[in-house]
Amino acid sequence: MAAPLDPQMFDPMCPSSALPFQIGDKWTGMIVLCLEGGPRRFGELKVPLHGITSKVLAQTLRAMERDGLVTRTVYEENPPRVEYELTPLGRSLLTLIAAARAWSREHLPALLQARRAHDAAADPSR
Amino acid sequence: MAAPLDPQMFDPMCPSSALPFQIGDKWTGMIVLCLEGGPRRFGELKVPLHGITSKVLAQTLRAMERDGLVTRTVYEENPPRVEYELTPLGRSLLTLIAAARAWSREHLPALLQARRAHDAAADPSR
DNA sequence: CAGTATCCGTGGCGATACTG
DNA sequence: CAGTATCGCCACGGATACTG
Repeated sequence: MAAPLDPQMFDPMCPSSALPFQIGDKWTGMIVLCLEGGPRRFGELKVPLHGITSKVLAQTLRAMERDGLVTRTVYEENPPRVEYELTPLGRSLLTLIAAARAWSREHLPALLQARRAHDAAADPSR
Repeated sequence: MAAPLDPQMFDPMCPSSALPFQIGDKWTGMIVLCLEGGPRRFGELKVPLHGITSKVLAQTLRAMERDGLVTRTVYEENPPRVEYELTPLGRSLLTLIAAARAWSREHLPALLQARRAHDAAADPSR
């Protein structure tokens, strides 16, 4: 589980923002996926979550900790090291996320096509 | 499918707002459930969606129509009658919603308890 | 009955700067 | 490295009033 996270694990071209559902806050679902393979450090999480700011990542992790989805472990070293790990409860979300991804694979293209068709009918100029 | 919708089908005491996931916008998931049993009229939908305003309901239904989740049928009568019905695509969300509800039944109590415990540890006074 | 029009409060999220 | 502190935008959605 020491393999580094793939910086491209969340393809910027993936229209996931069009999904008709969301896990927790904007980043929660992606964080859960990042932690699937084992504990990860704060800075390690920032890599695939391209563009997330420290503030928002910390904020999201605090909320997840509060809800018992992750544990936060501080190692008294220098420089400091902090690791986040999924709890069994957080891990239980993985099945739900898998279901959501399965739905997307199967139905999201149809949704996007319906949207384009609708928009084209409303404004044929573009 | 002519049976009226149960005004209490969404229990105000149900902590569904604490769910770590959401289907579409705030009301989308509930609307899908309301339409599960067949077509419903605009005013009919407002009953179980206690407190939703006409504006927001119309807005949400427009977005769902755009994404191909529901169809909108106007009957040229007086007074006007408009019916909304799930498309096969919209109906495909039902399995996902069922999965979300199953997760909630099984894990939401643990999440809420973790939250209470965390809050109590942070501020023992309350 | 089935909406539309207008106004507006709140919160989620990002940008930037700073720190033990 | 792993955050916190501030500032601010703006989209979501609620309140109210009006209409074919």
